Amino acid sequence: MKVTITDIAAAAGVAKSTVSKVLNDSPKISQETKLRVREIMKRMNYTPSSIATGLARQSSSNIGLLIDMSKSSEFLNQFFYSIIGGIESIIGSLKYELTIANVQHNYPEGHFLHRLVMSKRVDGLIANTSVLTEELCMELNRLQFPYISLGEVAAAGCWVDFDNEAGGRMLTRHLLEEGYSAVAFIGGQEGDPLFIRRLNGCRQVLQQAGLPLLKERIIHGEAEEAEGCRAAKELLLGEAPPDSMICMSNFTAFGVLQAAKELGVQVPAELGIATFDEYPLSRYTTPPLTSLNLDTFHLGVSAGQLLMERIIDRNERGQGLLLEPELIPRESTFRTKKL
Amino acid sequence: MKVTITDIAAAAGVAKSTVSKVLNDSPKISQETKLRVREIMKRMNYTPSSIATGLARQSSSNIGLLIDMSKSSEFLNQFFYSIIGGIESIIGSLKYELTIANVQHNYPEGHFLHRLVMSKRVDGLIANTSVLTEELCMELNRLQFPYISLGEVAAAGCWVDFDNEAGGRMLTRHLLEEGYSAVAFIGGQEGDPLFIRRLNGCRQVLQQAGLPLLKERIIHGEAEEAEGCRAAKELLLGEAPPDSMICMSNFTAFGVLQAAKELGVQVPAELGIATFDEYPLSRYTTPPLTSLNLDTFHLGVSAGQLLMERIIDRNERGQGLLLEPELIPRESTFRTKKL
DNA sequence: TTGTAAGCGTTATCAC
DNA sequence: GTGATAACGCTTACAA
Repeated sequence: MKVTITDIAAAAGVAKSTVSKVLNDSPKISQETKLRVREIMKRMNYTPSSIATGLARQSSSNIGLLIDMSKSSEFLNQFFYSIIGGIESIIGSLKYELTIANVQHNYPEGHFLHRLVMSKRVDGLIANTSVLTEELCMELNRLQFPYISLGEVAAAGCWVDFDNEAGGRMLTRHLLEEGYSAVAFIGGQEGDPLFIRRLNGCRQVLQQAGLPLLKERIIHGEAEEAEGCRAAKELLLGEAPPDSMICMSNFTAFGVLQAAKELGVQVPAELGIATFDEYPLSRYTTPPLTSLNLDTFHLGVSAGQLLMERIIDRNERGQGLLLEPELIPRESTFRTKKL
Repeated sequence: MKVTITDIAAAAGVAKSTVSKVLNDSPKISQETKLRVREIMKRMNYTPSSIATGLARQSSSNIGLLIDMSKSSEFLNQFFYSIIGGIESIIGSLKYELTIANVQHNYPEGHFLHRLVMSKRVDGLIANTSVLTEELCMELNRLQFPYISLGEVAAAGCWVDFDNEAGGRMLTRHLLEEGYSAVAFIGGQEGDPLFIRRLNGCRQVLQQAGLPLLKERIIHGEAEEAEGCRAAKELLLGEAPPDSMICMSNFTAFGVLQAAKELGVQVPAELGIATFDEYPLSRYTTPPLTSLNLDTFHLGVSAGQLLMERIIDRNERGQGLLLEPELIPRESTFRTKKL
C-alpha cells in the first residue's frame, strides 16, 4: 500500500542511502542515477515521511503560534488571520508548517512547554504577550529555545511590536495640526504597557507644543463601547471639557461618538475623535474615524523572519523590532474642512 | 543534555519497553514500578519525543486546516479565530495539534497533498470550500484520507455548514411579521451556492405567504459596501421599489443604509433592512441591523468532532451537518415599533 | 509483571 | 558515486 524509501531502493536497484541522497539532491550522485530514481519515485507515487525525516534530522519543521483563547484579546481576535498569513508567508517558503496551540494557563494535563517544546513538536515559538509571562520567558531562555514575542516584553530576548509611542505621537500631532489643543486620552487599563506607551507618545507631542495633558483627561477603562461612552460624557460634562479625544480602540471611539451624539456635541467641529486601529469600525462610523492603521500582516512577517533567523542561524543576539503605524485621516478630525 | 527513554530505563534499572508501558499507563505494569519510573522521569525532566512516538505509532497527532489566503474569503477572514478555537477545543482534548496550511492553488513546489497528506504530516484535514475543488475531494476520497469540508459540497464525503436556506427563511419570515411584503435580496455572486441557498429560503417563505419574489428585486454583486449602495439605489429608484431588503453581508447592508440615507428613505419605517452575519458591523450601524448570527465557534467544534470520529473510529459513512442560525432582531426592521 | 528484540522510515558516517 | 550500517527515540509482539 504505502511506499517507502526501501521500496524505491529496491525498484531502482540501489541502496536506501542512495535514494536518500537523491531526495536531498546530494552533489555526489550521478545525474543519470538521480533521473532514474526520481522517475521511479514519481511512478510509484512516493512521498517521504516527514515524521521519519524529522526523527533522523531531529527537527519537526514546525513552528508554533501560542494563543490563549480564554482571554479575549481583542487584538489577536481581530487580526489573527492576517498575522497568520504573514507568518505563513515566511515559514512556508522555508518548508516549515505552522502549528496553532491554545494555551490555557491552567491547562489540566501538561503545560505547552511539555506538549510542544520539550516533546519537540515545534522548533520555535511565536507568542502573544498575554501568554508569555516573565517566568515563561526565563524558562525558554534557559532552554535556549527559539521564540519571538508578539509585543514588546523586557524578559523576551526577541520581540516585534508596533511603535505605539510613535502612534501616540502621530495621532496627537494630527490633532494639533487640525487645530485642536485640549486632548483627552481614553480607554486603557491602568498599568497596561500598551496604554502607557501610547499615552507617552501623546504627552511628548503636547509638551513639545507647550500644552498640558491634564490628569482629568486621562480616562482608564475597558476598550469597549459602553466605557467609551461613559468616559466621553464624563469629560464633556466635566470642569475642563476637551476638544479632542484619542481612543484606544474602535469600540471605545464608537462609544465616544454615541456620547457626542447624545449630548449634541458636533464632530469634528466641537470635538475631534481619533482612534488606534483601523479595524473593524473606523471606516463605517458617522463620521468616519481618523485612525492609526497597524499592518498586522507585516507584524507576522517580521515575527516569522526573526524566528527563522534564530532557528537557522542559531542567531543568539536578542533584539526588538518596532513597526511604524500609518495615520489614516478621516472626517472625525477634519476641523479645517479639507473635505 | 537531552534525556531519552533509554536514559530513564537505565536510571530506573528496567527495560525501555517497561518505561514505554509506564508512559502509556499500561495495566500490566505494577503500581510500584510505575511510581518509581514516573518519579525518575520527573526528576530527570523527561518528555517523550512526539516525533519518535509518531514514527512508531504511524500517526502525527496533527490535524490540518487548509486555507487559501490569496482568495480573500470574507468569511474565513472574519471568523477564523473562533473557528480555530472551536476546532482546537475538540482536538486539543484528544491530544492533537492544529496545523494551519496556506494553500496557494498554483503552489510553486509541492501541492499540499504531498506536503501534508502523503508525507503524513497530518492525520486529517479540515478545509474551506474555496480550497476543496471537486477534483481534490475525489483524490482525498480515493486515498481514504479523513477530511471535513467547511461548507456543503456534494463531492465531499463529510461536511458541516450553516443552514443557509433556513437562514433565508428566518430573515424573510421576520420581515413579513414586521409587516413588510415587498422583499428584495441583495449581494451575492451569480451562481454562488451560498447565495442560491439563502435566496431559496427567502423564496419559500414568500411563496407560502402568496407573495412574489420579483426577478428585478434580486441583485447580484460583490458582498461589499459600494455594491450594496448601488443596488439599493437602483431598487429604490426603480419601477417596483421594495419595502425591505435582505443583504448577503454586513458590508452590503451598510451600503444599503447609506443609499437610504442619501435618498431620504426612512429605515425602518419605509425600508426594512436585514442582513446575514452578525459581524462586524451590525451592532454599530444607525440604526443597528437585524441580523442572522452564525455560531462559528460551534462550526469549528462540529468539524473537529466529525473529523475525530472519522480518524479514531475509522468511521466511513459520509454525512453532512447543518447548524441552525440565530435571528437577532434590531431596529433596522422594527416597523411595528417594539422599541 | 518485566525484558528482548524487531520494527517505524529516514539520515549520516563510513567504507568501498 | 554508491552501498552497508548504525543511529534517531519510541512501540509492540513475543518471551521469560
